Amino acid sequence: MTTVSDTLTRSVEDYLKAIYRLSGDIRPASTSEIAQHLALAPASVSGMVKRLSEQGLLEHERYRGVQLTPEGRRVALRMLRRHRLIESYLVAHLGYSWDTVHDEAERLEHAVSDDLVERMADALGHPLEDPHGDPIPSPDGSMPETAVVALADMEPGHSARIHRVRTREPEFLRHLADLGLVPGAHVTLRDRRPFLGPITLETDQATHVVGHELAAALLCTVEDA
Amino acid sequence: MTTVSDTLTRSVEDYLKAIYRLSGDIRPASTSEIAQHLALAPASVSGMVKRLSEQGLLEHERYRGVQLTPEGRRVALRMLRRHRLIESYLVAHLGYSWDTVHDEAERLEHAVSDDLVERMADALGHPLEDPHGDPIPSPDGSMPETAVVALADMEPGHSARIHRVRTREPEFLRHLADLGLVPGAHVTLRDRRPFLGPITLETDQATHVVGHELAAALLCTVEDA
DNA sequence: TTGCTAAGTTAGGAAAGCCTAACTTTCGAA
DNA sequence: TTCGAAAGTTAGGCTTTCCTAACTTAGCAA
Repeated sequence: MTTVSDTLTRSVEDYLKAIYRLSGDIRPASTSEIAQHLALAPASVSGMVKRLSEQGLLEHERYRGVQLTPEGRRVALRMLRRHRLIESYLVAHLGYSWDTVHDEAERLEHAVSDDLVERMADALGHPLEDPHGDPIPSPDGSMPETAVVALADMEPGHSARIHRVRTREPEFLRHLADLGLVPGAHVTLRDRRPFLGPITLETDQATHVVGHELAAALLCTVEDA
Repeated sequence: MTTVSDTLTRSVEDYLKAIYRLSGDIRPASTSEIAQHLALAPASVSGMVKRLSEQGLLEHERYRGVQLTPEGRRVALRMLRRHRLIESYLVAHLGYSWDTVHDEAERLEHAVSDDLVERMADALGHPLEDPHGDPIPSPDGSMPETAVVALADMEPGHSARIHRVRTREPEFLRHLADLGLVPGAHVTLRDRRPFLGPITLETDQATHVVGHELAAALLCTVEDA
């Protein structure tokens, strides 16, 4: 049995993954969004979108944006599974830190076989999330999504556990790790200044005053009122 | 500092690696050999050879074949190091068998970073040879070559240790493993029939009669007369 | 020495992916 | 309601890497 995914190029895989991240199963993704995400000219995206629509991987309404077809979504989720398992493996077995795995995984995800990905999953004990807390799609394409709230949107006095961080920037990730703000960490919101002002939070180790942007990148599961 | 190797494509890396394997530092490699090795048309090779010569990676004498420049050799050895360390890692840490690692490594060698390769080398304890007994070039490009003789060229009565196997065919490799004919195994040549006839050999476990071609693929270090 | 064959090269072309420049559509503000 | 900016598309071009077909060279055999 031959599926579309046997013959996809690196570029195509990147387009589909980008569109999945941007449209998130709901709204369509715009040409310029995709171009920005992939650092390409919008004209290049128009051309590729046309090809991928003809191949049945995308639904395209002219001047209105694109959405993935079920086949396109399958490919995107497969890439996401690869990416996140590779990141997990590099951190768990090859001593990478969470701020350096992204670029490596970005290249490897196009080169590994399904077999290798599953062997890595075995070696890891089939984790549900990667080191950043991002959910790892299962081989059949289901995603274990957890209901989360940005720390920046919580009310002072409430406690939560950090579940996921919304950044890939190495500097930012290193800073978060320095403060102990990693998935699994327990935090209590102490104070939140208005107009996106500084936020005071308390971990099990220390109290920190952080910027709003930082707190917005921390997605948490609320623990108590 | 920027070196040529930062901007090489998959294709270029494959050409240089193929030329290294074919010309082996000594004689030039011919266009048709390279074409055959890479499964390409000779005309395609002519074109690429021209480009790589202009880039200073190859020395080309028209109608006479090509040889690597020092820079080209550096790249080829880097790819060989990657390939063999990846194979070693997959076997040692991810449960691959020696007959299935080649294709996986063939893709991964173009995608891994130098950093990842060195981490794999660390995890493996810096092996000198891969699972097939092929020497792993050091990062600076030196090769730990061992003097070997094909089992098929040895005289009956002599003993040897298998050091290296000269095949990548999965079927062939599985057969060798079934017979216990793997690097490190001890064998004694009992009989050798003329005209490339069958060869009788004895391992520590059993006696086998094998074809000449098989014995020619087993490169050994002689142990005693 | 000639002349044939095998090997190598050149010419011309296709597909993938990218670009810039020019044109078209959408949509909100006046 | 119109009209202009922003977004999207088309046209045309470039590079890489491959192909086939046609031509050239090398080298051996008669």
